[in-house]
Amino acid sequence: MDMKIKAPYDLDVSCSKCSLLNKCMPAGLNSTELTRIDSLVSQRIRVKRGSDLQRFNNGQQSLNIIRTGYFKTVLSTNDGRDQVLGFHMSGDSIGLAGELSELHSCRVTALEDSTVCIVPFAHVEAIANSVNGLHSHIRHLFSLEINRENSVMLFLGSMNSQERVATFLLKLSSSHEERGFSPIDLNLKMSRYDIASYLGLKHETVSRTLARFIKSKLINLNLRELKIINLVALNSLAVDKNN
Amino acid sequence: MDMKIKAPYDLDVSCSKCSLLNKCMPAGLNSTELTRIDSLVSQRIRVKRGSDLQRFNNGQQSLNIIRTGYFKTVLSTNDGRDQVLGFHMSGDSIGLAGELSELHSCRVTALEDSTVCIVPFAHVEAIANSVNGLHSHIRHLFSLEINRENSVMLFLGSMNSQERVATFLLKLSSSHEERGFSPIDLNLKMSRYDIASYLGLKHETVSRTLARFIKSKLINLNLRELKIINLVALNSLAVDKNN
DNA sequence: CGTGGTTTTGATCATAATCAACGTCTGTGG
DNA sequence: CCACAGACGTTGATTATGATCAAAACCACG
Repeated sequence: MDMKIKAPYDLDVSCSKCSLLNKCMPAGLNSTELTRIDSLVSQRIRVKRGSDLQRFNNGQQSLNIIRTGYFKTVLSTNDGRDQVLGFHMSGDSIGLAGELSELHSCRVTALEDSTVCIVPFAHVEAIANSVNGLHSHIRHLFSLEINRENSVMLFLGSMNSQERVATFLLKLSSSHEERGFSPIDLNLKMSRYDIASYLGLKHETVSRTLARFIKSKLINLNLRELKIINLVALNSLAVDKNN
Repeated sequence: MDMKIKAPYDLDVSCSKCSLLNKCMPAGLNSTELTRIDSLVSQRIRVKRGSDLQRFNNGQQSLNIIRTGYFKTVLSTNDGRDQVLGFHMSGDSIGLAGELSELHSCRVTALEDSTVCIVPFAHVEAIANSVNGLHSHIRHLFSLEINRENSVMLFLGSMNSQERVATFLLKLSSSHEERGFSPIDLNLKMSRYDIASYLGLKHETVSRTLARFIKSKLINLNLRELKIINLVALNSLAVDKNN
């Protein structure tokens, strides 16, 4: 493998020095707690674009946190139907429903070359009593995921195509902004098919809706380079700004 | 209040003697662990039909487990739109996304007179080290919820009305069966409007789809009394039997 | 009783799906 | 480095599905 040659990111980073620390771990840790935190990650792995994150590392349940890159989670049915459940980027936890996922075959696929930190829950429990708020932070991560899915159900259940696409773009914009990227210039990592599946639409409909947005001068779009021109108008198309 | 007069169910039950024990708590507890378990529930409360479960008991985060009764969870948007996220019955945990729900205003409404056990997470953490598998059980509860929502996204995102209603009935049937009720004779606790919102349809469409099922001799229906006549055929309409 | 919410059914309409064709990228292998 | 195959993306024409509008019957509860 080309692990040493091409390595675009250093995998030998400790949590206490990681820029994502405040997103992964509880806030306000003291120095003693910080050193304990460094024992949480059992390994950091690379996932190439197009390949799936392999969970169930030697049978132990673990939290997977994206260090760099971009993923989609996909639920596949017996009869070959796929449903994209979400898109995830740096700092996001993925596979929280992993325990049962062998039945449901929920895949986690990298949309670009990525790196992931593996935190076995056994490690969490080992230090939880000496790190203030660690347990409640883990619960918070689960909570975030459930809330995220709730808002997906909202647009799947009750929005028209225009509202869905507008909502999607706005969410993308704010998650980019949260990570210090431009909320205006978005580089879409996912295909129109992925977006369509996520939004419960067909890819032609996504394409047409984006075309309408271009015509109305809400966005500019060149393949996967998207620029939001009129954020206010886009916001007024999306139904609920808090979800 | 009529707490003492009408009380249909005894609220003074300890977990160790509760019939839902195996659903709420990890399996295979020894007698020492069982006695510890009894300290978990801080209170058991009644919720009248039509009223909402009040969470955030004096600010502490807690797990809410349905002892008896029936609930729906509903996400309300700023602009007055409602989305039913799920239906829940005895043994189910609700409000796992509670931490953030003040923002998202996710209501938990009783569809019949119900009772709920409140388990503060602080109590869980206090005894977790002396009860084998308690932490991983709590994670399992969150996992179950995420998996449940995943399968909702599946039908919201990729099924037609017939598949949605068939899937809904089958899920209802199996959750009744799990609890020792007839999987054939179902007493619907929710309105057509609730079902429609849950399935991402309009209530007229639900009504019509059920009418089609009656005509095809898949079910019998009288208001909210539903009898499944042809489970096999219903199964073949539902897309994915495992989700 | 009677009022308001629920459920059903009918007629019509609108939206997004489907079918189809074509253009365009991208990554691979020669 | 180019050619090519296959995936991706766009646009048009038509259709189908479920939404919408409307009305009536029914039940439930005060």
